[in-house]
Amino acid sequence: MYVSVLLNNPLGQRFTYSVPPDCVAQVGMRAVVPFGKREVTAYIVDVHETIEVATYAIKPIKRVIDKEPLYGGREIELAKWMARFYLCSEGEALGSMIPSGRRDVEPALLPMDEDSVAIGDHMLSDEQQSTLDAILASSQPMHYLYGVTGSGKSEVFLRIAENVIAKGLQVIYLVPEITLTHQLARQVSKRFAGRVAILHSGMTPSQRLSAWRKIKRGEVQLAIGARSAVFAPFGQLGLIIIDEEHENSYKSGSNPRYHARQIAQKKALEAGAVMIMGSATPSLEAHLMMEEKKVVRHVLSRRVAGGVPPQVTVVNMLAEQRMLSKKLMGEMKATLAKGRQVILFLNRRGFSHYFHCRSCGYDMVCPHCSVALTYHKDKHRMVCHYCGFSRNPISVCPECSSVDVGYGGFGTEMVEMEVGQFFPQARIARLDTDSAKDKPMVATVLHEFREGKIDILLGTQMVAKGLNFPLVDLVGIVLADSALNLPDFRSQERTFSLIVQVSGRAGRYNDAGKVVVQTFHPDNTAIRLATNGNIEEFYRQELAARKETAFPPYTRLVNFTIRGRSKEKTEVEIERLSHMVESFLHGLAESNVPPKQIPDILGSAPCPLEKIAGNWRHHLVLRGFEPSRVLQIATGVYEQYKAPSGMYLEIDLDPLQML
DNA sequence: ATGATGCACACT
DNA sequence: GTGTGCATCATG
Repeated sequence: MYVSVLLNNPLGQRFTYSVPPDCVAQVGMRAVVPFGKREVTAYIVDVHETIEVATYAIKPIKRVIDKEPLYGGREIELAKWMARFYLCSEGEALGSMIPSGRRDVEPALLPMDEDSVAIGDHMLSDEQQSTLDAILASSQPMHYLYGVTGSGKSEVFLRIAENVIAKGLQVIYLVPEITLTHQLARQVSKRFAGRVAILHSGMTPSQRLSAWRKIKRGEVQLAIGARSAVFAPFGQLGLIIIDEEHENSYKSGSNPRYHARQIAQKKALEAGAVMIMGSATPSLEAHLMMEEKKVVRHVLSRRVAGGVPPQVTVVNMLAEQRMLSKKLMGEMKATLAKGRQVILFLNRRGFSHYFHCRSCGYDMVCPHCSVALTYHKDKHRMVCHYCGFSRNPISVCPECSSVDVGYGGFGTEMVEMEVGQFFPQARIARLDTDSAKDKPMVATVLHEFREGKIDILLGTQMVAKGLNFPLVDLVGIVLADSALNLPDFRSQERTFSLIVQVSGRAGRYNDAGKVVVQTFHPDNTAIRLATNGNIEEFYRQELAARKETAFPPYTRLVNFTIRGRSKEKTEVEIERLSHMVESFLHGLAESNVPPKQIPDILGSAPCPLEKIAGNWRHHLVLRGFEPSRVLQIATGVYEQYKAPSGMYLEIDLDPLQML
């Protein structure tokens, strides 16, 4: 008996092993195999009685890990497709789908909050009902619930899920990668008691494995989880839901840099399943698909709980002395006086975010990264947010010994201090990745905030998404500009969706919701349209701009990054890569491909973050109107380019970030 | 990816 | 003579 296996390494090759007589090996099981001098996990993808005459020695499997198959032909085929589409090996693709756990471990039961708002049995609004009817009656495979925060998208998702499950089919429910996914997961588990598997990033590999097995065995009908839950190996898939479709966490940040939306589309098509996405701020990609009628749009325009949209005020910070404007302070005071709660949002951790010498212009940057160090007051250290390097703060310039130096910019820690000074009697909590390392602490803070034991919640991204707190009347965006200055064609889109999403946290259950947006760019279009609630106009303008400048979703990009210890060699390699791409492009031109179809090199330059954790980085961005041509070039590079030792090429198809 | 091998060069 | 960086090769 012999098996062909895939290994989670970049070799695009299958390997053959023999199976000892007492050993049961089937397709879909993992095995431990000797590979060179090491033992590695192998994915069995084929079993056969005989082999061709081998030119190499065949080693036996050490042992089989699983008693029953974890994956099947469908997953192997998907891995094949991913390998071609995302430019990786089939083994790497399969490796990204399957949990790495070894033993079955039951996931800890989610603590059941009694106070969580049940999405149970209330009546559907007219809007929800007609949307539900329309989707159930439709023969179209792709739908979008395009609706304001609080318009009851989840309830519609769940009704459709119930319907699909009643037909004997299965459901994948994708949610963004955030700590707060629990809230929804808990509600879904309650509603579909005993029929749900949760695949959450907070679970251990063994817990994920046991959830995965339940799915594979057909013991559950619904899988809910973040990005990788899209791979849930159901046999009779009927529906894939993508909640908050615009979220960047649906795109993998490492090796197979897949997008869950693309995988979902592929899987739904293959299974004949329906796909439903939802957001108040769709990605421009999704918005265009709606315009082109590839996706059916269902608008939910009203809040289920009634009430009006929050009242939004924009404050021009140029005219302000402090980091909290007079307007925001006044609203905070009024809100607290009513016994209601405040959320303050700032997308920047730490106390201050740079150290600058006014005599010689010295800036304190990380020795391993091209990033300024951030001062953290509670640790009393200067910290690099990219590699974690830290050092003691200083008060004298290390270059010219001048004492005319200063710390500039502000982060959540400084806002916390300032708020504490102005509202000494208020109970304040801060939530960011610094405080989030302590998971029980986060749960406690969120619980206490919900109970009204905290008055002001201050935080980064973490407080922006998916949270529903009934007592919150005021949301303050301390600085809306954080994304605007980044060299990225998506900066407007990010700024826009952030403001709309964060604003949605205010007054979800009453009419008193207020939002204060602080900015140095009150005239910026994204900020203006987000604060006016002029959602459609933003999409109209931004899509026109993308078309005009030939950026996605009208074109497709590939980002090639070369990384290595030596600055000079990285430059040499990007040059070599550049020549290779150019010769491919010439090849297309010579074989009479129409010029419109030939991709172009957008630029080959140091990455905006030129050095991270000691690695120098250069990138080349390829762009084209014809997706197949862009993929053709990328495939050519993937197959032909060989990086010298110690240097690495990363290929990112449809990149979301190019830093 | 990762580890082994062989070769050029530098330095006790 | 031994060590260090690197290019090259093999992995079943």
